[in-house]
Amino acid sequence: MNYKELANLLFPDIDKTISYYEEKYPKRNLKDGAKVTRIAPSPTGFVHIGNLYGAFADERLARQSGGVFMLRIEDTDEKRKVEGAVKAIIDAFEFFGLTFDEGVGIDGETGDYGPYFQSMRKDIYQCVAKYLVEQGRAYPCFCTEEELLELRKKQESEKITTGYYGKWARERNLTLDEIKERLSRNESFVLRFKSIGDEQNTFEIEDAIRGTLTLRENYQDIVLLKSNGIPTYHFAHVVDDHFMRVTHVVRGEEWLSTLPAHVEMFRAIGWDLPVYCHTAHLMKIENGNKRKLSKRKDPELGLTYYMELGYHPAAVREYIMTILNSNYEEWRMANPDSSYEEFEFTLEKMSTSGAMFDLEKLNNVSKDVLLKIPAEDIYEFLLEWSGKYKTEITGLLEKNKTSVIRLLSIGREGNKPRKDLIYCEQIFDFISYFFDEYFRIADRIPENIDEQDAKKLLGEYLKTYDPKDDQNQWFEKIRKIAEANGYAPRPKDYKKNPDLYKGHVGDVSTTIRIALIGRANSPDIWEIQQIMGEDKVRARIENMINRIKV
RNA sequence: GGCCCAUUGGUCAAGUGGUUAAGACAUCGCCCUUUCACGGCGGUAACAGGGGUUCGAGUCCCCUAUGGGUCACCA
Repeated sequence: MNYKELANLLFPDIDKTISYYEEKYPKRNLKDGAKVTRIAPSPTGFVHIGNLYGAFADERLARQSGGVFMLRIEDTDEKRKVEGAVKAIIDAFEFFGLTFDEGVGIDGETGDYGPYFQSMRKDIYQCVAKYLVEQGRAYPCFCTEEELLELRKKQESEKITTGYYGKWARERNLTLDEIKERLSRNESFVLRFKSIGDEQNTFEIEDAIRGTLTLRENYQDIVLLKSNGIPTYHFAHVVDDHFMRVTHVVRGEEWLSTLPAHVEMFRAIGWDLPVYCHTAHLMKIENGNKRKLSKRKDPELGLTYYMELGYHPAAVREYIMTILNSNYEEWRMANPDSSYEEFEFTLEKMSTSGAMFDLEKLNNVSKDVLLKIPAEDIYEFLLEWSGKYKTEITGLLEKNKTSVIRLLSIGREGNKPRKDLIYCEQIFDFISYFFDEYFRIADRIPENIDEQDAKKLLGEYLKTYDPKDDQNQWFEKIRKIAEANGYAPRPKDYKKNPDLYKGHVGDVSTTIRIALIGRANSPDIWEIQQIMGEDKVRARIENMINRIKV
């Protein structure tokens, strides 16, 4: 077989050689140890928390080492393309603080290693494909889908490994004349890799996360170019990551099974391998079983889910860092005020087994993160969020800016600050009592207090209420009212002698709290009252008195 | 089913042949306290199972089990 002739026959228009591209995309001039990473989503527009997890690893690796972090769009599959997806992807990553040094951007591409859309790189792939044909390592395969299906059935019935390989790879042996004839009939074909691997052999490869992997050699004649001339993921990965001079390929563990094929391709072309970093999947629990996060089955795990609930990007980022590197939490405790960028991220500290995504933990992390954000900023974030996802409250928030900020600030100072705020939806619920439109009596008055007493206590409270009282004066008045009505002025007194009292001052203050905010639990009511102002306070107490029909 | 990867409390996990097997979240109890939080103290709770190797195994090897991934002209 004259491979050279075959190559020219198959790719008559490809006149560039690999060395042309080697020169066009030279080794990057970066300092020693600089890592070049990329994320390479397909343009479905859907980004989920697992993508973010991987992207953070890429970003940290690159930025920490003075390298390059880029965005490449893997749009080799027409069926997966969604309108506006690229912008959605970029926006989502940017929301969580991820920006790119190179590659696809909102206003076009940046960088010298493009194009960064795979669909625009056809010539580059075909050039490498042509080279492989010349070397006798790739060949056209005219098999139809039906023929392939038939082959599979036969292999299944014989209980042998399915696929196109070895003696089953019939069209490996096509003569040049046969190929010419088929081409002249305009038969469509794919370009297959001619594997020289042996299923029985194993080889070792270092994975930066998992250590030494023992894998079987590839022996399948995988498809390099589809019949439309566009490469499969496998071939595109090899070509792009080489010419874009990517040093570290961070990707999910689903690629482990095709790694042998990628390795064989790199070797066949004569290129060095990148450092592979196969991350574990994030899992979820379903019916008691762990399961890979799936974008089809778990739309709630899309990034938009968190954006809609109003999780602060810094909180999501902080949580992801804790599952990304096992020593991050420890570092955080030692460096509570440092930026996550000061943490030294390492691949060795990444988990090799799939972590369950833990919403409880996210919430916990979020509380701590929000505590460090000034109330004014949280207000702005809340406003921005409502503008997108809860427009009906935007007006309220704007009208009551000062009050809202004060409400968000209650008890956040000092060395034992409250951690009430988690995410916007929850935050609004937390302060919603303030707005008459959302205020409602949700809890019952304490069981130690009957309705008649409640009415009386509230009446007396209203009489003595003076917004000018400081917190101590205010509470002393409540103590007096409590005592005068048979309630212990201190909870301890009641505990000691429960028979002497109907209840204690806490029961009285809870009654006032319910009248004011409708709930039995809340931050300090004196502070809330100062924010509400005298009129609103009096109105709510009076309303409660009137509600009680005794 | 073949192949590959994984397996320490409910969850995230430290651990690289000798530890009373860390820590965090959750949970429970107590303390603080006008409620709830916050905070403090304490508790319950784990090396999937079985064989080896070794003076000694969570750590190394083998088998089994379980979970996951993958077996496309999808990525």
